[in-house]
Amino acid sequence: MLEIIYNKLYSHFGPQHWWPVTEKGKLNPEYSGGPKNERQQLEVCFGTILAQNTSWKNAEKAIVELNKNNLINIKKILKIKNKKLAQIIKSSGYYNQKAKKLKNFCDFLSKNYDGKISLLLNNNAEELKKKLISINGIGQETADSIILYAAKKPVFVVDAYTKRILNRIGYKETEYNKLQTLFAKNLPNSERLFNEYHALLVELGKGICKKQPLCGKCPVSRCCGYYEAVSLKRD
DNA sequence: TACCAGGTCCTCG
DNA sequence: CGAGGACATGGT
Repeated sequence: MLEIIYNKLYSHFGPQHWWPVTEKGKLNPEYSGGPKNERQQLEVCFGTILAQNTSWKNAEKAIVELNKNNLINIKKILKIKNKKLAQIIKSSGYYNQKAKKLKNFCDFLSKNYDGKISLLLNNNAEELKKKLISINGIGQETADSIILYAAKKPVFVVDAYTKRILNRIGYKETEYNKLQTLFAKNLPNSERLFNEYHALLVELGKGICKKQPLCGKCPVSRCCGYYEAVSLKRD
């Protein structure tokens, strides 16, 4: 079932190109096959924090500002004043909190991995998650996003869209781990697949399976309990 | 104008 | 545990 849904979503929306990173000499993140060096890995991690409960557009603006100030850099983040950092990432919302979160993350890397993010990301997925969760400001979703999109290890990222979509389709479960297990048990353990699938669910949730769903436009309405219920009611 | 966006932490029962 | 509030900008 989950594979069928994936195929329908992919046919409908096409590849989503996550996660965009900034190439050398540029300011804007673009898709280029994911992070390829330490600076880009760090940028993805910053991006996951900046995008918390915020549109990617707003997070992206903050990344451009960080790039302008050469701040995708652990030592420089630790050196800059909170207030100044907060102003630089202002567009991402919750900027005071997020400034602290970026610092917490960099502080952790500096103290435990000699400031080398690749050493952190080299941990196996399970260890990596424990360590990431221990950092204040990084919760389950952000941790899994880092594991999937920065470390490129196969874990399924569950977000608000995933919950809403799965609940409507008929899987009445809201607990993060239960939902994650559902995907893990019913799909091949593939980083590429999990990358694309999560991105597709975001696209579906953002444009169609909204709070007020547009079932008429939905590519997976034929698999959906919610849509069935609505149809029965109408007929 | 109000609502929502690629959440997390803290506090309180 | 789980609910509820705080955090905050920018787009529709």
